[in-house]
Amino acid sequence: MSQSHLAPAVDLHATTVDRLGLAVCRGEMASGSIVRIDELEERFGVSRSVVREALRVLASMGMVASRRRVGVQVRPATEWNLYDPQVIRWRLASHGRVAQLRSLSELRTAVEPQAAALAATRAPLASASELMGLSGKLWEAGRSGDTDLFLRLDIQFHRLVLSSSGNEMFGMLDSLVAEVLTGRTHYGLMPQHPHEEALQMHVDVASAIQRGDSSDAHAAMLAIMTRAMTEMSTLWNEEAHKSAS
Amino acid sequence: MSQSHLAPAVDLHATTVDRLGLAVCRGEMASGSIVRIDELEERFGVSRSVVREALRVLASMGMVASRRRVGVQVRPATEWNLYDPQVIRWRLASHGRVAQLRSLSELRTAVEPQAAALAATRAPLASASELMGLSGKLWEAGRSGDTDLFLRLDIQFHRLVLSSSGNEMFGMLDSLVAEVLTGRTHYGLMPQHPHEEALQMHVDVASAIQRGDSSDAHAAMLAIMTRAMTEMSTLWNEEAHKSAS
DNA sequence: CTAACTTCACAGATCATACTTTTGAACCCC
DNA sequence: GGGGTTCAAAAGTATGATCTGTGAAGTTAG
Repeated sequence: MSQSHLAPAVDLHATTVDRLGLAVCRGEMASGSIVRIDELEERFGVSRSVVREALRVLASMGMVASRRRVGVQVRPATEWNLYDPQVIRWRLASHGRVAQLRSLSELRTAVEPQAAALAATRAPLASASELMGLSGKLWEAGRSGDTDLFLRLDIQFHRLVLSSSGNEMFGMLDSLVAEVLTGRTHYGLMPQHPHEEALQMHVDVASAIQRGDSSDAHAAMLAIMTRAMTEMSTLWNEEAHKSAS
Repeated sequence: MSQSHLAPAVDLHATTVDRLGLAVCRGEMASGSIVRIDELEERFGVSRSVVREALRVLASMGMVASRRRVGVQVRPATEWNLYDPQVIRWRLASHGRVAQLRSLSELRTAVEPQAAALAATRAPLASASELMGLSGKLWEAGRSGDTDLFLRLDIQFHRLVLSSSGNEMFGMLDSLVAEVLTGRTHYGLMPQHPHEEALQMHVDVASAIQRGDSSDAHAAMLAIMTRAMTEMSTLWNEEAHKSAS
């Protein structure tokens, strides 16, 4: 009955990777700056092994590099592997959230219409009809104003389109899409009641995929992306204002 | 003068990561199979530290997972981070090269036209004119039949379009594109003298970007992608034949 | 015989320490 | 001042010791 009384029994490695990665993304450890391993041991209160294993992981993400006799150097952001889910999460939890959200949205605009088009060719019948079902529920949630449910269904919908494309590279972007959808909802960029057209577009995508019409699927998904970009453009502009040089 | 006479002074960590990653990608360690750390120590002839640090890296790529009392388990390919440059390289060095090449090409088809469109809006003048220069050299190399030079210029061209898009996510895909271009050349999928139209399309992309015409840039790049996909389709078909179930 | 509970040993996780290797930088000599 | 030598700092590698979950075998109760 006593599996844990107080000690959270946290995973030291995972925790350390997370703290380090976040510190780097947040700029608490500036690009180019150098730290020694024993500093990090002390800073995080863990042993050398844990620090080293964490550093190896960060290094494989291109975030740090270590050289003998020198120490561990933080690498510039241009070297980071931005497609690593952890890196995405850290960056969304740092300043530059907005720029990140914009980049990710532009990527979605490129990828999702193409994924929809492929899905129209390759999606198994079961997936296609599940998509139809989801788009129906999505409509319902949109009309009733249940934003929480809407978000969950929206994520599920896009995830299914991506995986139905039959392309592993597209399918892998589901976590990225989930982050964007969650992010924009969290930033209050979604109206309480999504516009009727937006809801209709999801139905259109599902329907086009079901009847195997690549071209329509592509067009409908592109319309969704374009609308989403427009809705978020207010955010870009605000940001551009703030950092107007 | 004597920085190294014989000892390659290889990096044990990098070597071990590479050997392990390749072994997993090649299926030498089947998905779901389990190994103990001390087995790997012996197999690779390195110490626990090295094996553990390597495993942490592989784990962060989703390729393995380790559990107490059990060992290290190879995770299914669906969990791997396919956008990690190392994973891409390992997979291209394994069976499934062709499927990989196809996935990557589909991704290119989605991304590059969009990148070209953005570049038309955002590319600095210098980059645009450099693109024009590259497309000119590309034409020349194509006409003269210098496939090696052509490949290098082609990579440079597409890399510059991606980076000129001003989107960090697109820019990061340059290594991926380089792999595809190199791969298809290596597989003899490129004619000695690229078709005149293909060369012209590159000029069209550069020209559209220079005059800021997003729509034309998108269309021209899409045409390049479509043509490339067609040229490679023979490869897909061969493969489909071989593994016809 | 099944189900729940206990025990126990295994293998990873963490820590500590010793030793090796690279290499930046100080030092020295001409 | 240029070039070579020495030195020590810090990462890399190896290994033993200990801690901690946890699967499985063994045990008991129903």
